[in-house]
Amino acid sequence: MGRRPCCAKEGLNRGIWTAGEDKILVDYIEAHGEGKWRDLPQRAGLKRCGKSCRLRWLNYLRPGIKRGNISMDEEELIIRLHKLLGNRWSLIAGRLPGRTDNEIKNHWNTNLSKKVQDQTHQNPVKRSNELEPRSETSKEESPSRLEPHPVIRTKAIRCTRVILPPPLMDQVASKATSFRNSNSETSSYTSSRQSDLSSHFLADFNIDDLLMSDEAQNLDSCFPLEGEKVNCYPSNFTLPAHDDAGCIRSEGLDRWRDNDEPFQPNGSFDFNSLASFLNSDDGCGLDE
DNA sequence: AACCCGTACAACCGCCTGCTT
DNA sequence: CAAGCAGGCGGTTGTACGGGT
Repeated sequence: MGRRPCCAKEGLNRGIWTAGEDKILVDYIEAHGEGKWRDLPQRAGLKRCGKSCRLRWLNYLRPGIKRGNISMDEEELIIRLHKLLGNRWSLIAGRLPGRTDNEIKNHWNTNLSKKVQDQTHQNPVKRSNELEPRSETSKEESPSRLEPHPVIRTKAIRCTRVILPPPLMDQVASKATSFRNSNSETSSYTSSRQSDLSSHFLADFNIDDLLMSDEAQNLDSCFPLEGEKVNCYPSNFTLPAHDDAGCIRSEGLDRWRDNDEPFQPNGSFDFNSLASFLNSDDGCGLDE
């Protein structure tokens, strides 16, 4: 018995998604929620494979997605997580708020694998805080280092296929913005502070020690995946309401959001809190 | 201006896993 | 318990773009 194809391939659109398709997908998921990907295209009126819809949503349209400009801190984290986890892109992505496995995988394949190879050849035993500063002429210089406020460059800027008239484009943009805001009220807060916080985080906390030591087993508890049960928090660290499996309930998230509380999952993680926590005595024994 | 080539990244494909029936 | 299904994952491909010649 052969595998049932995920969808009939005939008559389906392929390739780059148009803004109109994005809008249809966002509207549908906003109204009906995620899931039932196989049936979604038909119900939503999209001429796309269900898998394609899922990928588009998860990697690009989902609220809280950060696009482009992977910072040096994030790169270092990816490199170390890759050293630890291998090509487990989804696991690595789970530890980088707002990043997707596809983006990390692409970035690794195009940039980091070469960089790591170079570093290995140049200095096989170099530690993280001794990493070569990038050459000033390097084309891989992170824009976030050059500009006080990182400019997100996305593929969309290069998109030449947008066929929507301006009013509809505005509609799509505002829809996406409101959708993101409704799911992550703190996005404006984080966009300006994220790079600072992550820098402090990596400065305060030698992640190399974590990843290269036996304590790596603590990774899951100290770098919780979204929706994953967490068993170590700072003492001043309060979780929103969560269910028995440790998953945060939506009403709890709402309350958190409204109260502007420090923990902001999915793209708005408070690195300072975590850093100070990890330096504290409660910190999973990481600074031993 | 035209062509070539390398890079970046969006999207596709097939397999695997876990859940449901 | 087995079969079917949905969703997830990682590898790979396709394509747009920019720079060099």
